[in-house]
Amino acid sequence: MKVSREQMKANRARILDEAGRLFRQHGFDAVTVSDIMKAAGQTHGGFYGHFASKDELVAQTMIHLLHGEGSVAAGLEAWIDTYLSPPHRDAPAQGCPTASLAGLMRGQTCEARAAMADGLAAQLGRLAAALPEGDAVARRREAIGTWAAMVGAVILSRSVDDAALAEEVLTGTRAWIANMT
Amino acid sequence: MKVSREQMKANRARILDEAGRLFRQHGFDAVTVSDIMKAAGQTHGGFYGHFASKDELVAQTMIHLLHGEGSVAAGLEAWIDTYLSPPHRDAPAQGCPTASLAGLMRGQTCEARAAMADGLAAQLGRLAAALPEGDAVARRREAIGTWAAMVGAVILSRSVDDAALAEEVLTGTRAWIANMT
DNA sequence: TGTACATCAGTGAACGCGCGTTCACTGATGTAC
DNA sequence: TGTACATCAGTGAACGCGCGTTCACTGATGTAC
Repeated sequence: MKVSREQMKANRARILDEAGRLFRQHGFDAVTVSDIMKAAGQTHGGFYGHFASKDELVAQTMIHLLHGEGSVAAGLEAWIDTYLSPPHRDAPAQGCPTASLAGLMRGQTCEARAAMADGLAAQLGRLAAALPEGDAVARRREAIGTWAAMVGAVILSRSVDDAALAEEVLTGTRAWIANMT
Repeated sequence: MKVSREQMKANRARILDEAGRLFRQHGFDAVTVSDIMKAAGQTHGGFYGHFASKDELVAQTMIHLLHGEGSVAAGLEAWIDTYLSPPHRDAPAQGCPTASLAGLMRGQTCEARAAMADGLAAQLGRLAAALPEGDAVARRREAIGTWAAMVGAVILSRSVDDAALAEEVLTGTRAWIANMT
């Protein structure tokens, strides 16, 4: 049954939202087109009215996720502390797309990898702008090192089956970054 | 046709070697049991004489890879520079298993995640021991922050389709770490 | 404004494919005498 | 040491399953008059 153009746009947006959530939680391969369409309240056949393939959905989801990525609005230190916290580590579905998906970009399409590049460039720009001191070169360098450590710490923390070690990686990285700035 | 016990051990070791290489290059899901057995010079049916399942192979491969992980023998600075270099970024199949596989551990078995935890603990111990100065607490913290930044930088560098940005992430992280120590 | 009808978003059964896994078979190994 | 035979590592066809994708169909939408 046909739906209104407005409803169709809303349905497409819903698919992207649910894909963003499920891909962050389980990864691209572990989530099927049917899973996403079911989560979006539709049947799997309708998917191809919105996207040409699952690969195209992956690329569009990357753009969708990285476009809405968090600014450092609440203040730099508070933002870093929230990022390197157990709640963020334990909620990948609502968390930073880079921490969830950067490790899965090899073997993805050029479009998806290009979206990741745009997102990374934008994030480094935001972070460098939020840093309190130093000239442009030093701030850029600090933004890169800090962001690499933050993303690396969350990925490592999520990768192990040892709560104490996972906790220590977050705390240690937080302390080390604080020590640098 | 039956082979000697010695040959069978060698065949099993070959499977683990090839699995380690292929998993690091393409990820767990993108490599099939047949791919691995073909690379190891055997047919796929023989796989189950060595391992109960693909999941068990993943866990055994993690143990195999992380057990042989590099010491910081050549000197700390040289080791960090090699790690954060384009050749290492471009050769995941022979490179650091943590950088290739940490982002893929969610959804893996407890055994595989436990192997990752052991490998991470050992690596942090080696790195802390190799650091030149500071008390035990400061060295531990520095080891964690440095390792998170190194792993994060290689993952980010591999995730983007933009050679200049990928290069800058490595260079920036190298400079940032050197600035800290 | 009201009616007739072409359009097309969504449905759900069906398709081909490749995956992980099984199994009857083969023939070299290694043990018993 | 030499022979007879039970063992069992590796082979490759076959299995069931779930995936991404297709397609004939449905019925609400939105346009032409």
